[in-house]
Amino acid sequence: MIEVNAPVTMSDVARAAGVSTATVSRVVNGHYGVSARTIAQVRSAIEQLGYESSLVASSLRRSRTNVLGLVAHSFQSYTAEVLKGVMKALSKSGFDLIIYANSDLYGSYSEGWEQRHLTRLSGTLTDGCIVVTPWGEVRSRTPVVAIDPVRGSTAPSVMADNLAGATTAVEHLLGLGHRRIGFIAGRDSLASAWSREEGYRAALTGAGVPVDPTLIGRGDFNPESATPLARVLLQRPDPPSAIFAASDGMALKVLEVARELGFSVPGDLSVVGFDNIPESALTEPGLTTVDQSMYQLGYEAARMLKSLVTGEWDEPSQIVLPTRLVVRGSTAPPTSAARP
Amino acid sequence: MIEVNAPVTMSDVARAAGVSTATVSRVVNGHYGVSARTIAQVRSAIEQLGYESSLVASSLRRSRTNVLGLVAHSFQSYTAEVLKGVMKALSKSGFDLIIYANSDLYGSYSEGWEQRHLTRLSGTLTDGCIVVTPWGEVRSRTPVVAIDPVRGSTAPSVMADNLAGATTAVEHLLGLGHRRIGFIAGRDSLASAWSREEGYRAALTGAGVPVDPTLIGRGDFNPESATPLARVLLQRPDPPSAIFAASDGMALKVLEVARELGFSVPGDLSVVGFDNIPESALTEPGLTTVDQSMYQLGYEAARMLKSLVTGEWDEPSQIVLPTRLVVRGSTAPPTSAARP
DNA sequence: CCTGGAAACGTAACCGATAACGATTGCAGT
DNA sequence: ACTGCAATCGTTATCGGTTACGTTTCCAGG
Repeated sequence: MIEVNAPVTMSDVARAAGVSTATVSRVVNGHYGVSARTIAQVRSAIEQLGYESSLVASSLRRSRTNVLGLVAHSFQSYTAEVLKGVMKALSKSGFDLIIYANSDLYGSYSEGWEQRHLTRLSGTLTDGCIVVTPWGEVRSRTPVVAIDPVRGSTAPSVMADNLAGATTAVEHLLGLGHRRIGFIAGRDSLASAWSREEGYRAALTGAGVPVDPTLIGRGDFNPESATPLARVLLQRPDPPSAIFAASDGMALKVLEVARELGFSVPGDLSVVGFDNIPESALTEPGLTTVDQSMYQLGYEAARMLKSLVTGEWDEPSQIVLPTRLVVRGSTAPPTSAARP
Repeated sequence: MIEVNAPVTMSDVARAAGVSTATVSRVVNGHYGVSARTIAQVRSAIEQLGYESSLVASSLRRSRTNVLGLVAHSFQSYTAEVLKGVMKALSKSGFDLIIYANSDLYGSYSEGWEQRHLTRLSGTLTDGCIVVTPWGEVRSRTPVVAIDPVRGSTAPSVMADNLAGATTAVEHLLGLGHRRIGFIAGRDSLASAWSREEGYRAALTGAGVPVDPTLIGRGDFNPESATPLARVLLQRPDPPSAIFAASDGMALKVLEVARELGFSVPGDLSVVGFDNIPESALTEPGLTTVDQSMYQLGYEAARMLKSLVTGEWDEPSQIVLPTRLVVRGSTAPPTSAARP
């Protein structure tokens, strides 16, 4: 039942207990300088009135709130997995978590969202923030850890070993016999997108296969961005026999387009993704992909942020986590029929 | 790069523009009574200083914040799926979302968490809240929608048709020929747990199979709670030939225990869950379960909350969504060998 | 020239909680 | 009895932004 009763404030408690708000504050925060008898009175008043301190009011005044923040521009599987890791790291740590997600009012990928959210939160709702896939460098009064940071950033961050992961993925395709391998890139400003493209190029070059720029499509990690790119690649007279997409979300769209255009996977086309989001295992065939343990990314980011906030600072400021190739049904040797 | 520069406040802007903070506030909020020239000055000062209004400060004074809240006591797959639906419903709605999750400081299932969080947020950070699987009725100044509410609640809520879903699940097992069917119940206080147990009983009774109380284990939806219960059921001299768990999380634990004790699934034991979390499709064999579209639950809850907050109120206050049986590999007809 | 009233803007009182500070009291030491 | 210190508690400024209200400015109408 929703009782729209007036909120109980600290002064209500103070009045009920016959003390000042300052004393109530001291009791609530366990500070020094209150007699046992007064503490009991205040406690009982709090109990009776059902008082809970206002996060808003206290964080305006206080410097430390014991709340960490996470800002994300959207909420996809990727973010959800990261969150699980963050929650795990924060469990029983004494830190609560506030996730701030906007409603895409300015379009789904509007530049600078993280800065807006961050300044809105950091004065002073949170003691520190995790930013997932930012658009640029951010400034903040409180510590910030980036997950999948922008290229060239030297700020604290956690990311996967994207170069090695992408290289392995493409080597897997090369090992199956593919030579014409398309690539759908991620958002250019992110270090991950850059490294994954580097891995693609490195693997091809390492195998003596020239890089064909016309086989590279420029996406932005947004699944929808891959659809037209995949269509272009597959409608060529000489389509590639395999496509490596820089994220699973985009790879799933490639599968969609392939089906739509009558390509059988993996018969006519092999597809590899990157991320290993849960959905990748559910498609038919399952998506071969590079696992980057988004859970782990979240876990490490939260750990790092905690140590930054508490001032322990005993870790490197940039963590790189290993990746792992997960081979499923979407990759197979090329059939000669599919190649011109 | 993290620049630990002092935050830009409204009075900084006011000073720079040569006006009072009141005027700045009027400009920021688009209120009436500011000359075009002054507006331009203030806008330029805001631009130059990179000012962003503080969510904390403004929500302390203002009644409306255009931010909705979601409180959850933990962050599992279930919550993640719900969140996706919530975000979808809120996209481009003008409402931002704050998710508040605690760090389990008081143990993973401490009563009253949602009330604590709610009062902390609702005075007055958020315009309304969604509470996922609450422990009890809550009171709040602002509207509250419960996802999977407590038993007997008449407050606004969204839930699956748990009775029909559970009935279908058990009828599926009965149809395969099972007669000794174990049940692992969910947290008693939730309507969903109650209805799922009712469905279990109804299906058995409907098929003329007496309900054996010793085949019912009392879990709490927490996956870990199922492990000892499954062990008890399966170590009996006369173990059931099938187990229906009230949630996928618990069902997966049943699979774990079964493997550990040497039961082959579905040969010696059939297992059915409820929820259809992503992991259920990934196990070997896949888990037969009842899909309740947690995405849809979140979506509808957010839609309802929006209409409550804006005062439209054109929907029923309790929504029940249909369920769907998803048959995978974990169920099969019982083998006579497994039955005493 | 005077008046009325609207427009434009500043002042100050909030919102709820915190903390610096001062005042008062109790008590041990001398 | 006097001093010093610590314990206890109230007063008040403060955080950043919002808003009721008061003040000033300016112009049209008389």
